[in-house]
Amino acid sequence: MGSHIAPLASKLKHLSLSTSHYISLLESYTNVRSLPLSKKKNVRSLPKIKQLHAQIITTGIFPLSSPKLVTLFSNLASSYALCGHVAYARKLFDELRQPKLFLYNAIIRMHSQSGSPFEVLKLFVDMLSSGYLLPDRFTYPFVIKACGDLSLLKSGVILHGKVVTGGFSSNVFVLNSILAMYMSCGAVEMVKRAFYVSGGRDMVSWATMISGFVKNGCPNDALLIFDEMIDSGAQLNRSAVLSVLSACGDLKDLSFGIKVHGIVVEKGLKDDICICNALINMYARCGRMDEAKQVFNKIKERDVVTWTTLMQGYISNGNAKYALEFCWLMHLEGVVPNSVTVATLLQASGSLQAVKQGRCLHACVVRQNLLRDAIIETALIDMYAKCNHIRDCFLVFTQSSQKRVASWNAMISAYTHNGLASDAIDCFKQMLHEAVGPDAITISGLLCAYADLVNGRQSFSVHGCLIKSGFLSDIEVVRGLIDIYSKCGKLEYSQKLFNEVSLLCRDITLWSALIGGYGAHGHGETAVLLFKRMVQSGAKPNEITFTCVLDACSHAGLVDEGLELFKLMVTTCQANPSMYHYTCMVDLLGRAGRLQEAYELIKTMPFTPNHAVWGSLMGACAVHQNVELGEIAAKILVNIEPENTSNYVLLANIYASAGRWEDAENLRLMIDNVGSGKKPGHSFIEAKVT
DNA sequence: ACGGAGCGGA
Repeated sequence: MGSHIAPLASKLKHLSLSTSHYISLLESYTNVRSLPLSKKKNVRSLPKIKQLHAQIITTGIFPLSSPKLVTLFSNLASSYALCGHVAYARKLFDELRQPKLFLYNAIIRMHSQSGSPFEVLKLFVDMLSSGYLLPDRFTYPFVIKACGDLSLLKSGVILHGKVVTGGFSSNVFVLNSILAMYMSCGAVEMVKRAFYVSGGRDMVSWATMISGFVKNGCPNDALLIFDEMIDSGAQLNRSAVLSVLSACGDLKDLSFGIKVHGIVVEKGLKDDICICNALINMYARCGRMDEAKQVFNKIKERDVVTWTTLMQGYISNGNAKYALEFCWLMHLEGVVPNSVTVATLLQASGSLQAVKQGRCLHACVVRQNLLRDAIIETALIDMYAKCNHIRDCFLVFTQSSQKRVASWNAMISAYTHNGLASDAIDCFKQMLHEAVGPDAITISGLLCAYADLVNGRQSFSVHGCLIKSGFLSDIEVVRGLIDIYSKCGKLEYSQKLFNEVSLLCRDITLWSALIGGYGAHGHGETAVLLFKRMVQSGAKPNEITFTCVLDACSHAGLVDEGLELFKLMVTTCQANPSMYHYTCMVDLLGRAGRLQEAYELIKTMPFTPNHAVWGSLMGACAVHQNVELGEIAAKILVNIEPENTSNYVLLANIYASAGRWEDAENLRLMIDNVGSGKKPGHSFIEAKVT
């Protein structure tokens, strides 16, 4: 027996009580109720059980001769199991020849709670093959959960069948474990069937469904079933609310979020700090920092999560400066930052390129000895990378005691971010050399580096490695590879990879990578065709997709297609065209010589056009010799960027090509006044000669 | 005698 028992046992021996006394004492314990166990496995009960165990040993009444003693040891084992004392429970259990069902269940539950799903399944198989026991409604939930933990969908389905034939499917505990198992295996369709077939559901069933949908990337289903839950009059459940709010954030569905907020207030859950934090997060992800701040202000006792969530919200909404200011307010309120907070602040420093601030935080990290924390280390590397201090990235990386996958990943993307693609690749090779196994994030980081290199031959060898390693099952990795092939112009390979991805997984970014590839290599028609097919398939194009396809139209001179798509973007898709989209359109119209249309489009822009938009128009004016619009564009451009001499040159070209030599000559003088003027003079002369 | 599910911030 263990070290706890030995001294205790020797003490007891000195008490010199008779064996018969012990036996009578122990017999009273063959009724499990009289065992000193506590249901809430608190520490108090464990010493008592150990003490009793020691007493039993000192009596020397081995081996297990009488049925009463068998019961006694079974009770003892289940008490250990209930306290979560795996070693003793298992030892006693293994010594018993034919454990009763209740002991099996207790041991299975213990392994389930201690996170050993494999052990659970092994015991279940033992139990079945022993032939004298049949699992009951208490056995199934743990075994089914184990299948979920191990993603053993096939076994899960078999167990589901056994549950049905055994007549346990009406038990809500068993049902809920089946729902959770299917969710863990990602079998969304099967879980829907199981849920709608079942009769007796409870709050847990609803919550399991909602959170499962969110985890499986089906936030839409989560919202639908939340509505259903409300309609069915089921009692509102805290975790259902938390999950549905995260679904609203995923979808940026503000109106649903507001509805849930209303329900929260109505049901009196608005003082729950967790729900408030989730509300702040939801509003922040929907881009509504004002509303997020309102929820924040109403909270009486804000915790560290509240503050961190708010900071995170400001960062993701492009206001990283606020995040840093809130740090001081948090400090004043006496809330102590944790490592997540510090990582968030580092992120803010990085996006502001505030390397001084970042160094201060780095110093705090060192003082508080937080460097061992994985998220802190990667956040530091990330921060220095964004500030273009690659040397500091490397220092943090080398000084960290344990080089984890995440650290390597951060280092690889740090190199790529700083335009050092081949260093990123060397870093990856070093990682393999040090026997650190890459994960999907490593690979997609690596693929970004290869995409920068634009090297066709290397792409093939990378592709080969990925096939061998099995990483191609990860959608991110496939996306990276499609991106590489698209950039290299090996479009048939992009297409082939794309075709192999199942319809369900073809998300918008995947389409964008493919469409962008065709567009960039002069296959405008194909890009537009693919875009249409994408819309038909039900994928919702975003700003990036439109950028790709408009770019493609612009390169291939597909004016009408471009206009049509632009209209689609504003009307059907309700996307807000960005500066770049307008630049594309002006470029497109301009190239085709439809200068007046381009000018009209600029006038309708909802924000002030920048140099790129006007520059695009002016370039087109030069090509098509339109002096009138060229002058308009030039005037504005000169205001926006007076020091850029190429604008004057371009205008001079326009004048010269229209035969207005005097104006051209005047401009030449102006260019000389502006400054450097080496190139401008040259092209001016060129324009005049021809 | 014994039991299920879910839970905010990186």
